[in-house]
Amino acid sequence: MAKISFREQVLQAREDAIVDTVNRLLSELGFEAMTVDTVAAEVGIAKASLYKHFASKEALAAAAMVRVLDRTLAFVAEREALPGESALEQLKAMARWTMRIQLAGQMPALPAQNSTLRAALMADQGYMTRLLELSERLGTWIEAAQAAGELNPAVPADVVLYTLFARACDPVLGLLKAGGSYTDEQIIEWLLASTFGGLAAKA
Amino acid sequence: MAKISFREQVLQAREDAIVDTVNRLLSELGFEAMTVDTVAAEVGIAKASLYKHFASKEALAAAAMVRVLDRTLAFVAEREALPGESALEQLKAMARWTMRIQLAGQMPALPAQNSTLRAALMADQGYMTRLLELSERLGTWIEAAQAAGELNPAVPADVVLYTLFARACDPVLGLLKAGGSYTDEQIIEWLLASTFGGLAAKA
DNA sequence: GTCTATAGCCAGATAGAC
DNA sequence: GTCTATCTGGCTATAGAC
Repeated sequence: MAKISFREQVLQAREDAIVDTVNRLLSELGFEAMTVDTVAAEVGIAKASLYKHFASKEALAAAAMVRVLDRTLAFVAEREALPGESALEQLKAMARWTMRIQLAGQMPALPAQNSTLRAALMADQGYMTRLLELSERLGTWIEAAQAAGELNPAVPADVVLYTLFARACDPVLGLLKAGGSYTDEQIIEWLLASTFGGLAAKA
Repeated sequence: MAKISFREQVLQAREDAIVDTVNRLLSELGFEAMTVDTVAAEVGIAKASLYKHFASKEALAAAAMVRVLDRTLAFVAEREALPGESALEQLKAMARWTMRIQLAGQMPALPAQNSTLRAALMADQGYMTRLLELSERLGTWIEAAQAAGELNPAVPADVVLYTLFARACDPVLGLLKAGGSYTDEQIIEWLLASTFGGLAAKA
């Protein structure tokens, strides 16, 4: 019993290492430019061994996404437990957190349009349930913020939701970071200001 | 003389047809998923003939980008000639225009991260000069708007510039359009409202 | 310049020994 | 489950006839 459990633990650790590497490579290169050979090489195992753990390249990406979603859901649950936070503050905290993940090189960069990957993700139950779960949690915050008059009434709830998801993988972050003139925190605050405050002056 | 000119005209027309097709396919599929075979098939010529006009797949994408930039520069010049427009209105008109292009399926969707394509574009003089030209034109508007107090003082000029470029290929547009519940103009107005007015209420 | 046919390459996935 | 070696398919790009 203990022996089997130990073996499983080792396997789990190896899979964690694989997903770590996939996460980093997806962030650096994106899905297309990331090759399975590179993943195997960086993990330090043979490609065939990789395929014993994950059935396909798409499955690797899905595993990385699932882990990011799990971490995000954990963050949301943590914030929900906080007392006295306005819904708008929760949404801002969420946006700040995802931007930090991205600037840290831990946000998988998936292509907006890729039929095979999109199909695989849609068919992945683990990914889909987490994505829906997160959407519902955020939807609750958005509705609360709307009810409190904290959100721009000219912007519907689903536009707010999609915008938050889009900011999590906004290429503007990478551009500003590549410029090299600013710190990560500066970049995050500016994008927060533009996302929630808008580009235009308050009138 | 007349004969040669006519030939050149025919060639030009064919290249225009090629770039049209490339533009549409880039918009629908993105750079990676678009194959040169598909381009040739849709244009109705052999792949080898395509390579007589354009040296590589990257050159095809560059040509599509150059044409979009030319159209954008023409639009900017048109607006600059208008009297009595505030700089902020110019920037909004610009954003509205690029969003319309994208929703019309005429905005090439290039990957944010792709070494070979990025290198090819950077090396393409026609592309780079137009990109810089456009950046300068927009920079002038941005500075004027800042001087007039029309822009959010918490957002630096280059963040504004990058944000405008990013909105031109914002995946949120495609998501909302795919939802099917809204008209193109609704989508554009909401994204304009969120981009310039922000997600948060005006306080 | 246009075509058919093919070279050359790369990456995802698998076979089979250990 | 791990490895080495290989298969397979698809894609960019070109050769060579007309």
